[in-house]
Amino acid sequence: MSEKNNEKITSREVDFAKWYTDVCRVADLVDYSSVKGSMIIRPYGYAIWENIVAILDKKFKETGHVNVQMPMFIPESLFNIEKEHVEGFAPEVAVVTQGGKEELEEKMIVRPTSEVLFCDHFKKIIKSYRDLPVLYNQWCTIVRWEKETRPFLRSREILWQEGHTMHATAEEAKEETLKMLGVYQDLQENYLALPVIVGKKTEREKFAGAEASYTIEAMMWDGIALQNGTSHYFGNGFAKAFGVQFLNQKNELETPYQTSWGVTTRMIGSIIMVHGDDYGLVLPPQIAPIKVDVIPIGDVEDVVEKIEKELQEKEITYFVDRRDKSPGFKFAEAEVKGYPIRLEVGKRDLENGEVTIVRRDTLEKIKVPKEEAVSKMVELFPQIQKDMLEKARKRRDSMIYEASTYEEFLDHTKKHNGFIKTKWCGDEACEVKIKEDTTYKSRCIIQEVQDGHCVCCGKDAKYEIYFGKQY
RNA sequence: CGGGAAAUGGCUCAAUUUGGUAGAGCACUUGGUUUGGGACCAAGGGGUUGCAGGUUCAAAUCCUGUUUUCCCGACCA
Repeated sequence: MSEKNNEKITSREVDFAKWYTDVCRVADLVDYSSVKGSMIIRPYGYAIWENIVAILDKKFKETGHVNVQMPMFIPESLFNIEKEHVEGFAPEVAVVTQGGKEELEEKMIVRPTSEVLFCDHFKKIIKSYRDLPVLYNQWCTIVRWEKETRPFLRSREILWQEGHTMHATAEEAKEETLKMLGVYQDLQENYLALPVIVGKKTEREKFAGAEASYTIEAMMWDGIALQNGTSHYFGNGFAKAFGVQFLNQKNELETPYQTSWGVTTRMIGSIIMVHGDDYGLVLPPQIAPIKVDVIPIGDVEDVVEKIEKELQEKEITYFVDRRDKSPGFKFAEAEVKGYPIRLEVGKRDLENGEVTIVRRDTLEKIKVPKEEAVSKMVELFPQIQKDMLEKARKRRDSMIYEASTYEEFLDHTKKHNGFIKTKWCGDEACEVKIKEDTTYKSRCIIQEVQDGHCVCCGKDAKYEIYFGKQY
């Protein structure tokens, strides 16, 4: 990287947090607004989100869901109906007290999540078992008045998707909860190339008002965990509180069972922090807004036009960088933006009938005959996608440490960041003690176990569990 | 919300200590020469110093408040 460049990226080794914000800014993903924690997602960043939306929305519809748009405001009285939910969100809600010049008779909560709005609506539209299941999703923004904010990772206005469903039986609702968790896992591993750990939140960490919360946990380059998605099973607690009922086939009143699930633009933060390097962003081909950056060097327009035509035919998104800038400048920018492949079309190579393909993930340069450039790239995209996932998985796995005693546990927390895989008795006191001693929080429960001892108190273990620091 | 640092054209910074009305590099515009790892020459445009108030003949500079950003905690997708 040139010293001349005014848009420098701090090295990951020097200051990872600075590196992250540098990449966000230099790659034109976001800009700050004048309101704390309200970020501007710029066209290049938004294009990544649009690709994620396209993939997910298709999957939601394939699994029978329909999109709706609910109001942004929740009357305070409605918000207050479910007690645990209120207590969970009270510290971070934004409230509107005035409309026009008049004080509002009832305060309006700006939705921090829409469970209560959906329940209030479900009460009206669900009458019979024939109305079930209701499988709704909405793409929207929500507001949570966070104290510490960072681009994509934590903002006050959050761009996300929230699914809300109602089912006749608990079994069906539980199945839905896990099914959508599976959709998220598929998205993250097969499209975003993010290896994730999927599990259940502890009682202490679960969503306010839920019976069970499931989570998708990713590990950033620096060993700090990031929760990349959640799916909740509500039982019928909310439905009861809101009086949602339906008549079953025996003409008896029953209360339906509920789920909700969501992912946010935070996943873009994960992509940056898992795949990025000191040169900038590295995007997996599956979600890269521009897959190929074509850089002409010298007068090679005729060859470039042929390649362009072929890219269009194959429906590969591309950008031909015809700007009057030096090749070196364009190479550097291609790296900052993380285009999966850059294609150098230069006079010197063309004397041998060749062009140069450069993989962003490995920076490997591959010379191919110019006629084979596009077919070679078509071949490379799945390979890059696969390699990125594997590389991330190896790094993630190298940061999973096992601990069977508390000494080992403490030792790990002192030596390095990462996940600590261990066993736990299920007692909240142990979870709290660990957090107080180490700042490590429980990330997720992987499975129930019959053997072994709690890493903290030494009693019989009930769960295999991951602990970690989080963003 | 506690503890710390910072805020000067788009970016990085200088001028702040010793108040005197803002300067450089990069970026940008125009013309020309260039083009295989962040090109060169020339000519230009752009800021009243985060915001509000105070002290002073005079404030980027001193004082108070406030907002935003970054770091460390607590809280959280």
